[in-house]
Amino acid sequence: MPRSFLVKKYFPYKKQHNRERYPESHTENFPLVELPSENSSALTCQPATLIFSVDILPRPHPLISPESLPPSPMGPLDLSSSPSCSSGEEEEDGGRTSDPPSPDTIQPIYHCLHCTKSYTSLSAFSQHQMSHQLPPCAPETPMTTEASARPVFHCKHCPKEYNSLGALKMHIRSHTLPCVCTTCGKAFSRPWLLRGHIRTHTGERPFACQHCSRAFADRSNLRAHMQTHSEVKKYQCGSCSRTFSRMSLLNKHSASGCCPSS
DNA sequence: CTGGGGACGGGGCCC
DNA sequence: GGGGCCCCGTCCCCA
Repeated sequence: MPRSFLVKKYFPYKKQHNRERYPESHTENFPLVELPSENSSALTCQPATLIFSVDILPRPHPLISPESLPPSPMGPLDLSSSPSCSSGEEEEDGGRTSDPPSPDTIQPIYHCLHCTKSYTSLSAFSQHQMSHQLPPCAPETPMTTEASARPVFHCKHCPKEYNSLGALKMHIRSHTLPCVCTTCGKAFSRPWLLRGHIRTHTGERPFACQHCSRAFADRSNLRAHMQTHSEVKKYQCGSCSRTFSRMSLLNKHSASGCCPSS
């Protein structure tokens, strides 16, 4: 089951070929947008019960009592402060990263799921929740109700949701692109992506084919190449049993009408 | 049109 | 929890 392409639906800009994005600031080519203008935080808590103007918060399950969710558990997540992959001189990244709101703009608003009341004070909200007789339930000790009681972390830049903060933070890097190539300025979400990219500048090809003299800068490309040495390719047409080295080739094959029945 | 290469992205897993 | 790596995948280009 593909694991990544689903995401692409949320990133139409990715259709843009990278070479077309190289020339200048990747950031201008990275439409992080459709963000509510009044809130530049990277994340929002889509709240059935709570609304926080902070970067990261778990979206609470309706059954999770808000007192388990501090208004600002870690403060705004400053992703720009995550280990910078750029080697210097990119200190001021021109707002490439999602600028977290200044702390003084953070004001939690507690909305009760069970009625229309809202509170700016956690204690007042907690007090109010008691009136609804909600049992306490911390995110790490989710209630065992049918609906998953796991906290959901919601990315503000896109519709993606994660059940762990780490996964979300990793995902957010794909929006903030903290790893910058000092040669061409292209930005990447992860250091190893940057390293792979740097090989395109250096010409380093550490992944050699055992069957021929070819070498590749990218392991995935080597793997795809290895398919060309195989008599029977990895991807097989369900109708004509023809095999292909790449899924994309099989898809083309299917789209070309080889398999009218399918 | 097809096959292959280049570049890159994302989630999951492991340390 | 964070970083590195792996695997799987896409997109584009070109021969």
